[in-house]
Amino acid sequence: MPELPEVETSTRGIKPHIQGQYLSRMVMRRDNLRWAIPKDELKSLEGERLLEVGRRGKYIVLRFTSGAMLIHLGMSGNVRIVNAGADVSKHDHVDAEFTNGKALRLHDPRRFGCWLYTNGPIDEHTLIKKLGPEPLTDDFNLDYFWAQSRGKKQAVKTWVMDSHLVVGVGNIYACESLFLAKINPKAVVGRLSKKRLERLLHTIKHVLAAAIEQGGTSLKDFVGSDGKPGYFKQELNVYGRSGEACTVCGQSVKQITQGQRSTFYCGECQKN
DNA sequence: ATCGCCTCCTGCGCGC
DNA sequence: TGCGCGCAGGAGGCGA
Repeated sequence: MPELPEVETSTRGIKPHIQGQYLSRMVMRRDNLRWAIPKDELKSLEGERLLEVGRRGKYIVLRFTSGAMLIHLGMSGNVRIVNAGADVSKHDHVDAEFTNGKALRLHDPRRFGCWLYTNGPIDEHTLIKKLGPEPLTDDFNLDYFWAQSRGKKQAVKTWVMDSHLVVGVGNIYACESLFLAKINPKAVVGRLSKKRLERLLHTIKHVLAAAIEQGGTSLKDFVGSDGKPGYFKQELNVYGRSGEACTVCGQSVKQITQGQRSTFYCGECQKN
C-alpha cells in the first residue's frame, strides 16, 4: 500500500484536525492487526493531549504526554478523519476519538498494518531504532550510500527496498527510481560504481519528493485523509506497465520477480 | 553478518 | 454466474 509519499500525505492531512486535541476515547474493534493491539496501554492515553503528529519511515507517530502511538499502514491500510462515532464499514479496525468531535480511523483490509504503543523515546522503539535514514534528509547521502553498498552481493532492487538501509522506498518507487537512474534492477550492489550510485541516490530523492508534492500514488486502497486520491500514478514510467511501450525508447516493459515482488523495467534503457 | 524465502490477510481481476 | 488462481503498495523473522 502505501509507500512513504502516501504516509507523508496522510500525516499532513490528519495533522490539522487532531494535533493539539485531547484524546477522549480509543475504540478498538479487534484484538490484533499484524501484532496484538495493546488496548490497555492505548486506553491509558485517554484524557491526554496529542502533542504532535509526525512520521518516521512509514510509521505515523502520535505523541502524547506520557506515551506515543505508532501506526503502520502495511500493504492496504489508510487513515482518515471522520466524525467521532461515524458509521463503521468492514475493516475499520481502530478509531482514536478526540474532544473536538473528530476521530482518526484506521481502515486496513489485509491487516498487515499495526497500531502500537510506546512510553519510551520513540527512536529507541524496537521497530524504529533499526530504521535507515529518511530519504529526503542529508543523512541519506552519497558517503553513506556508497559505504553501505560495498561488499553487498544483493540485487540493487531488493537492496534499496530494505528499510534498514533507507526508509520509504517501496516497490513502486524502487522500480521508478532505477528506471530514471538507468540501472538494471538485477545489478549486484557491490559492483555498482560510485557514479551510478550517486545517480540512484538522486533519483530516489527526486521521485519521492515529486510523489509527495503530488499527494502520493493512487492505487487500489490509497485514499488521502481528505478522501481524495493521489495523482502520481499517471507519471509512472514502468510500474504496472508490463508489456507496454517504454516511455523513453518504446521497447516493451519487462516484468520479473525479485524477492517475491514484481519488478518492472526496460531491458533497453536499463541494460546493466 | 548477509541473503533469500516465507509469512501474515483480504479483495480483485482474470480465464475457464 | 461461479470458481479457482495469481497477484497486490510491507517487512519481520527465520534458516542456510
